[in-house]
Amino acid sequence: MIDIARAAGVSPMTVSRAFKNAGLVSPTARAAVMQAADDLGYVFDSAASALRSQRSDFVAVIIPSINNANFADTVRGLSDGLRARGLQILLGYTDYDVEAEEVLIAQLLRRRPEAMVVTGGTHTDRARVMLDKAAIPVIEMWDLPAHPIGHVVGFSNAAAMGTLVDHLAAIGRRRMAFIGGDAARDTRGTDRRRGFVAAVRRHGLDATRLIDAGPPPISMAEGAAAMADLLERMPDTDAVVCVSDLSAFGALTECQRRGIAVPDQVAVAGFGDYEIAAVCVPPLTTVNPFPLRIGHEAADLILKALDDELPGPTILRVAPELQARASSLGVGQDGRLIRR
Amino acid sequence: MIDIARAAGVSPMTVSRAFKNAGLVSPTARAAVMQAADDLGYVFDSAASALRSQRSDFVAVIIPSINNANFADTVRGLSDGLRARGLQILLGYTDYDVEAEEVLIAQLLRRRPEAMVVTGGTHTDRARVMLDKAAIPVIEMWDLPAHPIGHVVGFSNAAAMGTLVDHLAAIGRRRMAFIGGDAARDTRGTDRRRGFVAAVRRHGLDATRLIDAGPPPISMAEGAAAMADLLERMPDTDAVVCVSDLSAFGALTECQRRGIAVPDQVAVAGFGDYEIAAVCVPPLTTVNPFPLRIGHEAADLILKALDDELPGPTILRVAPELQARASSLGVGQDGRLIRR
DNA sequence: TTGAAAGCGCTAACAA
DNA sequence: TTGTTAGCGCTTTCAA
Repeated sequence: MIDIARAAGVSPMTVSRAFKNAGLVSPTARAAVMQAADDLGYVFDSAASALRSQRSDFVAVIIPSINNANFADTVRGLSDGLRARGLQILLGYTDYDVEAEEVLIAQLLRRRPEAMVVTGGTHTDRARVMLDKAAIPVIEMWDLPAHPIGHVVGFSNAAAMGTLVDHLAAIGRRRMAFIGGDAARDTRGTDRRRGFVAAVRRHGLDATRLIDAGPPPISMAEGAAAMADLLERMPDTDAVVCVSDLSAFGALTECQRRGIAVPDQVAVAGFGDYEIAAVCVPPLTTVNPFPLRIGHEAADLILKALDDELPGPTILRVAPELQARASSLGVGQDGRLIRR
Repeated sequence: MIDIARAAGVSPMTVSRAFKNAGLVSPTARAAVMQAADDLGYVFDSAASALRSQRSDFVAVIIPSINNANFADTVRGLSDGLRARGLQILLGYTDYDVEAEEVLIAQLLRRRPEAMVVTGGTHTDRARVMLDKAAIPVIEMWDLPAHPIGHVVGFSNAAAMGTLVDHLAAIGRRRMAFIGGDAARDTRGTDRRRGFVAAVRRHGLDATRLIDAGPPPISMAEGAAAMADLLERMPDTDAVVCVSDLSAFGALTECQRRGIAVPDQVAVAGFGDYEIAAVCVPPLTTVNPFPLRIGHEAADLILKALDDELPGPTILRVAPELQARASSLGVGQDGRLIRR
C-alpha cells in the first residue's frame, strides 16, 4: 500500500480509503490510486484489514453435507443475501456428526466470523459454550430448537411430517410405514420419524412399521433396499413415508422393479421437494421446506443483527408446504389426480 | 495471548508455540498454556497469525455450481486431502459464468490463499493475469486445457463422449441425438457436444441431431422438455446422449410418460455417473469421471506443490470410465444385459 | 479531503 | 526449551 501511495503521490491512508470506496476520497486521488494499483498489480490484503479493523467479513456456515441439493440451495440463499454487503461465506460440513460440528465450530471461530449459521438445534455442550462466548450472532436453521442458542430460521420437522400423514390418511391409507435413518444421528430425520409416529397414532393407526435404513444420509440405493425389506416383511403396507425424497425415489424404483403399482398398491412420499420429486414417474408426493428461502431469511437476519436492529432472539418460521402428487393420489384417464 | 502467557507463567512466544503444536514446547509449559487458554476462553486468532506468518492456511476452490453432486464430491476429496495439513477450503461458485469467475478470483486472492483450484480451462484474460501474478500453485480440474495456467487434474470431455458414442454404435444405434446446453457458456458441455459430433461422424453417421436445451446447467425438467422436442421433430432417433445424467434422467422420464420403450425404441445415455443413474429404472448408461478422485488428486498436487516437490507444471489424467447399463443395452429374461 | 502516528495479535529471527 | 524484539499490512484516531 505504501508503494501504491508513493506511485499515486498520496499517503497510504488515502489508498486505504480509496479501496474502501466510501465517498471520502476525491475523484482525482481515487483515480490515481486505482491506476497505480493496476500498474503495480497490487492485491488488497484482507487479512491485514481484518486484523486492524476487527472485521473479517466472513460469515461461517455449517451444514450437514455439501452433497445435498437442499442445503446447497440454502447456502445459495445465504450467499446471495450476504454478498451485497461484502460478506463472504466460510463453509463447513459435519457429515451429520455433532462431534465433527464441534471441531468445525472451534476451527471456524479462529477466523473471527462476524456471524455463525448452524444447521439444527442439536449441538455438544462445548459447542454451545463456544458459540455463547463468541459473542457473535448465531443462527440455527432447518429446525425449531427447544432451547435456541440465538436466532432461528426454520420449521418443525415433526409437524411437517404430520401434514404428510394427514394427507395419506385423508386419501384412505391405513397401513403406513416409515423409512429413515439411524435415530441417534440425524436429528431432523429423527424428528420426522417422531412426527410420523405421533400423527399415525393420532389417526388411530398402527405406528410400528418403522424401517431403519442405517446412518444418515439415506441414499437412493439405501431407500430401495429399505423398501425391499419392508415389502418382504410387511407386504400389506399401503403407504410409505421416507425421510427424504432421495430415499423415496429409491423406494419408488424398487416398487417398479418388483412390479408393484404406485400408488394403487402402495403410496410413496418423501420430504424435501428435490427436483427429482417433480420429474420422476409417477411424481412424488413430498413436503417443500423452501431451502432457498431459509437461506435468504437467515442472511436478512444476519444483516439486521450486525446492524443491531434485532431487539432480541428472533424465531422465524418458514412454513413447509405439502406437495401432493401422483405417487400418493393416482392419476385418472383424463390426467387429473384421483383419490384411491 | 499476552493474557494467556501471564496466566500460564510463560512468555507469549511459548503460548504461540504451544498452539502450533510443534514439539518445541515442554509438556509442562504446554499443559499450563492449554489450561490457561481454556480457563480464559481464549480463541486463537488466525487472521493475526496469517498476517505475520504470511500463511493463510486457505486454499481457494472455484466450482461452477454448489448444487451439483459431482462437484460436491470433488470438493469433499479436496477437503479431505487438505484437512490433514490444516488447510481450509475457501469455496466459490460461478454459476457457469467466466465473468463471475473473474470477480470471484479477484475476491478470493485478497484472502491470500496458498493455492487456487479452478474448474475447466476457460477463463478471462484478466483472470489468467491475476492467477499468474498471484504466484501460488494453480490447478485447473475437470478438463485438459490446451493452454494450462499451472497444474491440471482432469480428462478430455470430448474423448469421454467419444467412448459413449462408440458404445452406442457398437450396439447398433445409427440415429443418435445430443441434448445439451447453450454452446457459448458451459465449456465442458460444449466439449462433450463437440466430442459427440466428431465421434458420430467418425462412424459415418448423421451428426445433426443436436438439441439446444438452453443455458447450463440443464435440469432434469429441461432434459425432459428437450426430449419431448426431439421426439416431435426426429421421431426416428434411436439413441440420445445427454450432457449430464440429470438431463438424461429427465429424458428417460419423458419417454416413460409417452410410452416409448427404453432402450428398445430409443437408448438413453448421460454423463457423470450420478447416483440416480444406477438407481433409476432402467439404470442409465453413462460415463464416470471419478469426481472424488479428482478432488483427492488435486489435494495431493497442492500439498506437493507447497512442498516444492513438483518440478514443473503437472498434467494428471484421471481416465473416465464407461458405465454401460440397461438404458442402452436392454435386459433379458435372465436379468443379463443384451444387445439390440 | 488528506495525512501522521500508533497498534490490531500474532510469529520470524535471533539470542540465551 | 524459552524469551526478546520487531514488524506483517492494514485502519483507527486524531489533527490539519
